[in-house]
Amino acid sequence: MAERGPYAKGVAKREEILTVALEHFARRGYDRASVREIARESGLSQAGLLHHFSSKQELFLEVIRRRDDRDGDPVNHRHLHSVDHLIAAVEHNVDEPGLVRLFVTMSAESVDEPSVARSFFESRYEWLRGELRADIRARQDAGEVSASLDADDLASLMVAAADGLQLQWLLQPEKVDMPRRLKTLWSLMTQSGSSTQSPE
Amino acid sequence: MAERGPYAKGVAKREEILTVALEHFARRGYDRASVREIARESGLSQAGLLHHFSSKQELFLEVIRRRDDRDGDPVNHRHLHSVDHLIAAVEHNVDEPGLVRLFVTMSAESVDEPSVARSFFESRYEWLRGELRADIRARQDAGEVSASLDADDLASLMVAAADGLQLQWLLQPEKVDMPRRLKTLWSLMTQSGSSTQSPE
DNA sequence: GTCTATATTTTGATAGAC
DNA sequence: GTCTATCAAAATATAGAC
Repeated sequence: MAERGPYAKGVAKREEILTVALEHFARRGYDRASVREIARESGLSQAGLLHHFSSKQELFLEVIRRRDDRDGDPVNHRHLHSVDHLIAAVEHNVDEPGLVRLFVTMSAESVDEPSVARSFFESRYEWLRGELRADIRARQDAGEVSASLDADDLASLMVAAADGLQLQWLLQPEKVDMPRRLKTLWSLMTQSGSSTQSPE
Repeated sequence: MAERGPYAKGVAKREEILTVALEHFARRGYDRASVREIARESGLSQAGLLHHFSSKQELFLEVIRRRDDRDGDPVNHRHLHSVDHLIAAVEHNVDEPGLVRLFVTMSAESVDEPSVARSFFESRYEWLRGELRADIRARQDAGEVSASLDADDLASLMVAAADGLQLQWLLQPEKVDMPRRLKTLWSLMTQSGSSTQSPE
């Protein structure tokens, strides 16, 4: 499966471009990001870059697909997502402001129009809500979460809170403890509201 | 205070421009929005528009300040905000997808760099969290909300959920009932978790 | 696979007439 | 207050040499 022969170089360059582009899109957002600039930082001319990715949008889509895979199983497409995974992801995100910025910016921009990016985020959110809903339903069956609550609502709220916290955190990192607050939310869903968040 | 004389026309045109610009920024986002296009839709040339607002950024800031005022007291600067206001605002937003899109897009874009827009959103979020925190603390004193919970966390979570739900709603309006879900969240905070959302 | 060169479009902003 | 005309600076994308 390892690259060999004439393709090795191309693949390596592709990877390098994607890494640079990720950082660049994260820092500037889609519109303000420039293919020229990404090419320059990758040690290529603009035309050289567009040999690997024929358009700016194609490059962008490759970037976000790649980041998404990293969060799930590195091998295949991501499977299995749960409340625990979501919380773990948010904890991890504290160390990667660039990636968080990328997703906040890109998901927001995607609503502007029907586009490949919009389809990507639509299906991503639907998938994520579905995974969480299934996890929450299982926990309802286990008596961990009140069965009187709508699993759809809870799943959607967990995702929404994670997203909204990211935005607040990006604006004022020192004032917003994302993981702590998301855990607080989850504790509201699991406990009967009487006890507090577990110490630490 | 009513406009009179030579200024009346200018003020009216200013208002018209702001209305058009609001819709335009909401639809396209800041970067993709074009002053030329806004001018055309306002029945002006680009230079004509820039007589009223000397730059694109000035126009943009005027637009978001204006929308923000509309949500609070129409007269003066907004004062008093509470959980009830937040929920009411979200209920109202269901009828104004353009405005929601504007804020989602603009707040996300604002994190890209230090800018006037970023300062605006930073202080806006800080203000909003502060208002909600005060309201929640009052409710804790009244025994409505458990005193063992951190009012800061709850306030931040309410804002985060509202923002995150907006994004999900913009992507799939038919699948995301924003107000219902935000109310569900609030019920988790107020009740002991034992009872369900009020039947309605 | 990578380059230089260029076509094409679009943008924000300004100058100056009316 | 609004216009026409224009500038200067980007951007994406393509053509064709090497």
